[in-house]
Amino acid sequence: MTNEDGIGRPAMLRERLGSVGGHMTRRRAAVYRFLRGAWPHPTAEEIYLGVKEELPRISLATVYKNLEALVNCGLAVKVPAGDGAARYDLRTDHHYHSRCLQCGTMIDLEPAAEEILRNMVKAPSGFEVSHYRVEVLGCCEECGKR
Amino acid sequence: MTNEDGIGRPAMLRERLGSVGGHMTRRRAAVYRFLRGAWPHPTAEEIYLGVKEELPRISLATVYKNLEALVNCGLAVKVPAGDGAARYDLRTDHHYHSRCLQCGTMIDLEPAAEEILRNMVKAPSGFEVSHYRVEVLGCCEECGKR
DNA sequence: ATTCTTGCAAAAGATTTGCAAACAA
DNA sequence: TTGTTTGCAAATCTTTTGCAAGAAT
Repeated sequence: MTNEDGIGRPAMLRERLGSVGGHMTRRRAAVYRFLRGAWPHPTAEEIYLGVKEELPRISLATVYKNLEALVNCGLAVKVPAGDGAARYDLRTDHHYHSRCLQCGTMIDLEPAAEEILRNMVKAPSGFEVSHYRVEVLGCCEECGKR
Repeated sequence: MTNEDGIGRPAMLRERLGSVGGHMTRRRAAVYRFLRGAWPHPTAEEIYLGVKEELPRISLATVYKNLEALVNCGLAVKVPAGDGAARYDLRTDHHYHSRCLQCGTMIDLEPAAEEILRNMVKAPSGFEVSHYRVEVLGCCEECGKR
């Protein structure tokens, strides 16, 4: 699906940036490329270290600014981790994550039916629901072996 | 329920502390009392300001340490807010929250059936689920009026 | 030309920590 | 007396920001 609508195409970055008055730069492309090539849900720090191998002079602040740009033009999503560093996800469709309380690794889950949630979890009256956030906390397979 | 099992009793603090080798102090009692008397889900900063009216020389670090002690002996729960300050909750039974994206206010929700969640949201194989976290994000009634 | 982006250093906000003195058990 | 708690300041960690110089449109 990611490829059908063209979101996976490198050119997509340029298009999306253009539509919000953003410029296309070397670092921006590298951040996006890293995100596409790396493991899922890296932190800003991890992205910084990864991109740095290609562009040793890039700064962490620039990575943050570029991640914000990607989020703003709808190419990525920021996933706050509760405690510790947020993670960035190229999957922008609505879905949930499991998170290992030991190592922080996040794994995508298939989206649950919002319908069911809406019936199951009653929002207070007068509260306008924007979206639900579901997280499965626990211990991942790797950490479980210890 | 909170009163039936005695968790609401002031003496509970002393008992619980004793069971984990903790001491009973003036500040600790004040933090606990504030938590019981204040609005639900205050932040550490809010608790600090509140307790300060009674004990003007208390420090923010002490409030943090005492909140940690309360959490450790099972009298309170820390609710990370994703971004911004965590909030503290005397309700230690399993339940969910709604959170206003404007003002950060949290409201208790009745607990949803974990059963349903467990079926709805499939954890990755090898992942040992500790618990689910469900948050309803949106706009609260007050903020909606603006 | 204009507007956006970069790197750097500094600032920010939330929370933790080291330590000597004060306190509870 | 022994172990815990306190206040203070300093440190941590993650993220943001101000700014002058450099790049993209």
